[in-house]
Amino acid sequence: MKPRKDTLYLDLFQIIGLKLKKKADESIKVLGLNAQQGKVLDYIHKNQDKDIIQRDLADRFHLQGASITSMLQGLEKKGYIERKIPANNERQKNIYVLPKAVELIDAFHDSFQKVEDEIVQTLTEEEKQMLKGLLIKINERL
Amino acid sequence: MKPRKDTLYLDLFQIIGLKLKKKADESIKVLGLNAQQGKVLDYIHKNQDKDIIQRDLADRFHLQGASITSMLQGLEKKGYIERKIPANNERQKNIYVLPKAVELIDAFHDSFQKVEDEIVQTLTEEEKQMLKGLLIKINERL
DNA sequence: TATTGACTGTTAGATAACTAACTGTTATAC
DNA sequence: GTATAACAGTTAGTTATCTAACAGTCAATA
Repeated sequence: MKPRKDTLYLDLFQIIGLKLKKKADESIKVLGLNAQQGKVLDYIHKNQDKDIIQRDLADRFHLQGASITSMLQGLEKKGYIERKIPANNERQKNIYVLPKAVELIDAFHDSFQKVEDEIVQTLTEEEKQMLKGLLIKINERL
Repeated sequence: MKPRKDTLYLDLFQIIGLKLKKKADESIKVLGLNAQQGKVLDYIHKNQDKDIIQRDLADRFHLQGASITSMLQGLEKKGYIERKIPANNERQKNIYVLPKAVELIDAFHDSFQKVEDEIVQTLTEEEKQMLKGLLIKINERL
């Protein structure tokens, strides 16, 4: 067998990503949604004044348009959001959170914040800054 | 709206993880498999002499037993692996790669290595060492 | 040694993502 | 001004994961 380099960074990112997804899902499961749905509702709420359309969500969350359609149909059916076709462009749909979702936003934040804290719990302030810089740099180039 | 901390590390890990998954899948798509299947075949091949069972794969890849069952059924049907019940324990199944898979192992490595290199392409040697240490530390505590 | 609990793997059914093909709308170019 | 291209979203069908319930085997123990 020919000698091989390992793929340490790739493996670590995959495994950490998977663990974080599971933790995040677990921590907001009591609210009847998954982490992705929580993130999306939070994002829409935060940008309520910016006439968010589905395309924006697909870009922000790196998902395909079809995936966003499906997720939003679910959230709409459950009464968390509404979608309205704006007067100036009939191709688009603006997304708005409904009160039922707004009630949950604080709880989402608490849950996500707990996972966020877990990630860096053992790092010093200096290490955190270093990590932040490295992750941003890596993300920009991928 | 009450002031909120962001979840920078969580978001970055999620997005980087997703981007890496897409790149890895894309780069071995020509071989007719996805990145996860390639990783699994490589792992079995590397541990051919260690009587790997499905449980080991579930642990190594942080997947549920049912997911491993399903993946291996697919790989077996396509002729990449075989599964044999060992004489000493009828609960288990040992997994072996077949020649059709062995042929591809080098190509998997080239593909994964390309993604691996992309991750750290812009980092100095010192930054790489720092990143490695931080990721290992984070992974251990999650 | 017979029972019980733990372990290994499978099945069934759900979900969230994907791609490809499509409808309808808006913008661009000739 | 019309034809074409680009855009926004949807549908249909596929795939990989999950959980829960299950079957069979092995280990511990009373």
